[in-house]
Amino acid sequence: MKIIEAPAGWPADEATARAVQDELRGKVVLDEAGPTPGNGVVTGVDVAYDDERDVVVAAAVVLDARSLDVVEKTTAVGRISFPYVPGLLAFREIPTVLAALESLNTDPGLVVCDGYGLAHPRRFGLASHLGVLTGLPVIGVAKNPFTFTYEQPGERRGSTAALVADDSHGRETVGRALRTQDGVKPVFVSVGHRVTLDAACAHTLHLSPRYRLPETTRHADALCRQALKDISRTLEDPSRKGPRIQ
DNA sequence: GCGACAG
DNA sequence: ATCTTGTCGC
Repeated sequence: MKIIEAPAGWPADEATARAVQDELRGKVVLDEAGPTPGNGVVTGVDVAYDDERDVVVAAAVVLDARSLDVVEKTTAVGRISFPYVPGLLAFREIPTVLAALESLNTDPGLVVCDGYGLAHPRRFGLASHLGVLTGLPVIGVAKNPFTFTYEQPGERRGSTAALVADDSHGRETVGRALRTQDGVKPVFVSVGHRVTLDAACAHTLHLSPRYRLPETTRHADALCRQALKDISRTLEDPSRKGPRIQ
């Protein structure tokens, strides 16, 4: 089992990481509509951590965009490459997420990740960072609010409300709170790279026919969590081979 | 200085 | 993110 390490030159402190974001922000492409919802494939990525063993597991799950059936899934194991700092999440998980995406045999199509893209203090969250590094269209679907204000969207599925940032970059709409099911807490959608906000919301809704979270993140979440359990067990007892039940 | 803050 | 039992509801 190969363990992904942070590449040479990976930021080691917060100031350097922020400088990297300021540098790469200019490479984000915002004038492309992106893939059409319901066509081709869409890939969900997510990670699970074992801080005790300094390990992060990333999962990438490719779904048929029409049927939402799983087409392919992969995982990658890495060393945690940065501490958790709000606004610098990408530096913690990107090396391992990239490894998982690169090990796919299928073209990922649109990538859906947990967290934010433009809705970020420097307008360069995980979804944008992943997009710039891979060149793929990426959107961010977060479960919790971050640094912006918003009104509560209507109670029905499909209702939205603007996420408004008011900071050093000015006052602007950076995403949308989107109700994916009647009466449930909204998810927070933002553009990552090469996708429009309208398209990002349309994809999110299409990917959430039954539950609050998109099927992409549900699959990716379940996969990386299971993989982390298996790997953590192996690391603590190398004599044991395959995964054990429970 | 204080509070808030994706995963 | 992760730690964790029961519990309310369809």
